[in-house]
Amino acid sequence: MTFADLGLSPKVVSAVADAGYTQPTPIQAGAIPHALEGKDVLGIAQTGTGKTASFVLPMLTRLEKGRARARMPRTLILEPTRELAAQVEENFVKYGKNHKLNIALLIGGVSFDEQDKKLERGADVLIATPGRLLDHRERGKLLLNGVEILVIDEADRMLDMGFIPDIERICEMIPFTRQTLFFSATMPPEITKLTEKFLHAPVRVEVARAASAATTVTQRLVKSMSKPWEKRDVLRKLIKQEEEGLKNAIIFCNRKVDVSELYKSLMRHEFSVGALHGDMDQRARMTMLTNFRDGKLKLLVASDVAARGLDIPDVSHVFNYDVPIHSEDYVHRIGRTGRAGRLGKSFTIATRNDTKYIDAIEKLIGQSIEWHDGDLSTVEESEGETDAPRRGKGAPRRAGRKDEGRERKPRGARHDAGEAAAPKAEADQEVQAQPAPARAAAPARKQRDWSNEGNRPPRENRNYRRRDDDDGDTPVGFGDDVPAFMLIEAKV
DNA sequence: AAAAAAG
Repeated sequence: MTFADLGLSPKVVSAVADAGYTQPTPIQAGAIPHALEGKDVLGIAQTGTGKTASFVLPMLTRLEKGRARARMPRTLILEPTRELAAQVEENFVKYGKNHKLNIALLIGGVSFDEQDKKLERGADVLIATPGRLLDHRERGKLLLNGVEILVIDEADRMLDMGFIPDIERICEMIPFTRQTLFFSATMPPEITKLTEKFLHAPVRVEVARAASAATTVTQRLVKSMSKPWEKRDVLRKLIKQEEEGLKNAIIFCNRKVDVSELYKSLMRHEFSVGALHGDMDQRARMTMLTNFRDGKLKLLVASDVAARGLDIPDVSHVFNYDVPIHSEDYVHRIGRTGRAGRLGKSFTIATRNDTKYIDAIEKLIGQSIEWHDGDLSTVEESEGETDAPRRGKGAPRRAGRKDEGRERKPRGARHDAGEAAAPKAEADQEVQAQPAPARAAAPARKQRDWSNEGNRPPRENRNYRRRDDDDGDTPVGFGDDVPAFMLIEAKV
C-alpha cells in the first residue's frame, strides 16, 4: 500500500515522498480514501498514529480545485491548544509545498492584525482554537458559510477543556452541506452525542493504540519527601544520574506556578532548560517549544499543555515532578517518550501524599510500577505539615501568592494579579542577586509594561522567603555565555 | 484539584 494507492493527487504524493514517508499508517489508510470521496469520517485514534496527515493530505488534494474568497475560508480545522494548531499549520506547509494555498492560523495570545490580513486575502485553510475563532467572527471579520470541510480534532480533549458549547456554536455556523472529519482518542457519551448531531453517515475508522507505552517505556517511581526543595533535589539527582542516556526530557508539573518555580530553580543550577505553560506569553511558548525541538534546550518543564498531542520526536526521558491527579494524564505524559518504537524512560517522583493517585494509575495501566530506589516506607518526612492541609493554622502564608478567589474574578482581571506578576518580580530580585558577568552579557531589558501591575503589592512590603534557602548549593551566573533562549523576554 | 482557551 502506498500513498498514491489511496487516491491522493500527484502534488501531495510527491510532497509526502519528499518528507520521507512511504507507507501510510492504519489511520491514514483507513480515513484518506473516504475523506477524498467527500464522506464524513469519525476517526478514533490517539496522537502518534499519523492522525494529522490523515486529514491534511486529503484536504490538500480536495483543495486543488477552487479558490478562496475574502473572509470566507474554504476549510476549517479546530484544535484545542495553540501549539497543536501551530503544529497542524506546519503540516499544511510541509505537505502543501507544491500547492499555492493561503493558510491562516487563528490563535489567541498574538495580535489580530496579521490574522485579519490573512482572512481578508481569502484563506484556503483556516486553523484555529475556538476562542480566537469566535472572536474574529464576532468582529465581523470572518464568514463561515463558505466552509466546505470542517475538521474537529482531539474532540475528547476539547470536552475536557469545556469547549463543547463553543464547538456546537461553530458547527451551527457552517452549512450542513459541508464535509466533517472528526477525531477523538476516546468516545465518551458526550462525544458520541456530538457526532450523532453533527456528522452525516460517517465512516468510522478506529485504530488501536500505537504500541502501548508499557512496552517501550521503562517506568519507575522515585520516592521523595514532600517539600518542594526536597523534590527538586531528588529531581536534580535523578537527572544527573540519568545523564548518560538522557538526550532530552520533559518534566511535568501539575501546576503552572510549580512549572515556573522549578524552571527558575533548574536555571539557577545551570541546566539547559525551558518552560511551557498556558500563562506564558505566546512568543515565549513558541520559542521554548522550538528550541526544545531543535535540541537547544535539553529539558522542558511543562504543564499538561504539553502532555498530549505535541509532536516532539524522540524524547528520551519523561519526569513527573508531580504525580498526575488524573490517571489518564499519566499515560499521556509518559507517552511523550518511547515513541515510534524507540525506548524511553519515565520517572515519577512520589511522596506520601501521592499514594492514592499512584494506586489509581497502577489500576489504569494494569500493572504496578517499580520503585527506583526503595519505596515510600523508608521515607521520613521532615518536620511540618506534609499531610496537613496546605495552609493550616500555623502555616505561614506568603503575601501576594496563590491568590485565592482567582476563579471568581472577572476573566479580564486574571492576568493582572497574582501568578504572572509575583513570580516575575521575585525572579528580578534573583537576577539582581547574581554577579555581574551574566548581567553584562544580557541585552538591555525592553521597557516593561507596568500597566497590569496595579494589583501587585509594593515591593518593599513583600516578605517572601527566598525560594532557594534550602535549595542546595546555588550556582552563580552564566559567565559570558548567555544561551540564546535566555535572550528572549520570557515571562515564565 | 489543575490545566487549557478570548482579551
